[in-house]
Amino acid sequence: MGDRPVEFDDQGGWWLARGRPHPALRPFLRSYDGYWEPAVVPTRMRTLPTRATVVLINLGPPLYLEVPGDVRGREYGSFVAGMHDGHGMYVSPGGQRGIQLDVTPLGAYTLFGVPMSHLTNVAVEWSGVLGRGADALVERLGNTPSWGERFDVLDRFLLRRLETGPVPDPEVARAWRLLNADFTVSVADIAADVGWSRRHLTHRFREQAGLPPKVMGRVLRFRRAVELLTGGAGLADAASACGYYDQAHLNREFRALSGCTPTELLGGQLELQPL
DNA sequence: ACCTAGTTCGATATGGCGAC
DNA sequence: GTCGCCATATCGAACTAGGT
Repeated sequence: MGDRPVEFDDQGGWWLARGRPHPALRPFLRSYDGYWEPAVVPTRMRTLPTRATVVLINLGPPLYLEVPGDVRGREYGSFVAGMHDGHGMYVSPGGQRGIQLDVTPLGAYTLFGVPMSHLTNVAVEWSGVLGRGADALVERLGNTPSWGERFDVLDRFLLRRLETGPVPDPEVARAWRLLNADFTVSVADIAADVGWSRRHLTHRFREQAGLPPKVMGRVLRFRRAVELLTGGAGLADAASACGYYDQAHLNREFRALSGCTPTELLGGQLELQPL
């Protein structure tokens, strides 16, 4: 107990404590990302669509969040942010401390036991998704002295959810794999592959993954483009590598999904990267 | 002349809805 | 679980603007 390896990393103003989840959880959750901010520095960051459902178990002060489905925003403690196809804003008073989980959409469907379409473009208080046990868990995590032990507590909690949660349809799971392998594949081709009608596939995929397949493909492609551009690629190169027709097309997608042009996005520290 | 950044526009693929 | 209807989103194509 508590002797699991935890890797500490200075992120410049933030500290990160990273641990590996139980092997049974790893297909859905690559790491536990504990974080704390030694100084109280107010932060305001743009949030972008991601490949994952983000869970923030907040052990510090509440923070303010605007999401695509609620642009006025409100204050949150610990929350689950579902799949998004738009941008939002994260505003923190500083002094943050907590654990972030980036869960694959189908993993979130199983672990949280709710239709992912209910979380699309919104954030929901952690207890609103998991019930009263969730508050007790946050309190317990807050009282646990070490990061390794906190991750142990999370392992036990999530493994129980994994045993009892709904399992995604194999057709939906296959559609998710196909989209990740080639995010430009047409919905008609995915439907033919899994043996469902286009409408039925879209309906079930949206219910279990949170976004319709085409929109999910757009988000996956956008994230890939962000990766390439962050790595120093030019706009034209990133566009062609990601299957955008041209740089103009990439530019339009950036405006639609992030609310700003690629150069604005990369020029400023606008993005809230998954930790 | 060439490159990068960004806009506009029309054909058609896609998604929401509801009947079956 | 499928299909028809149809508004809308998507994306291919052709642009403009500005910098070197």
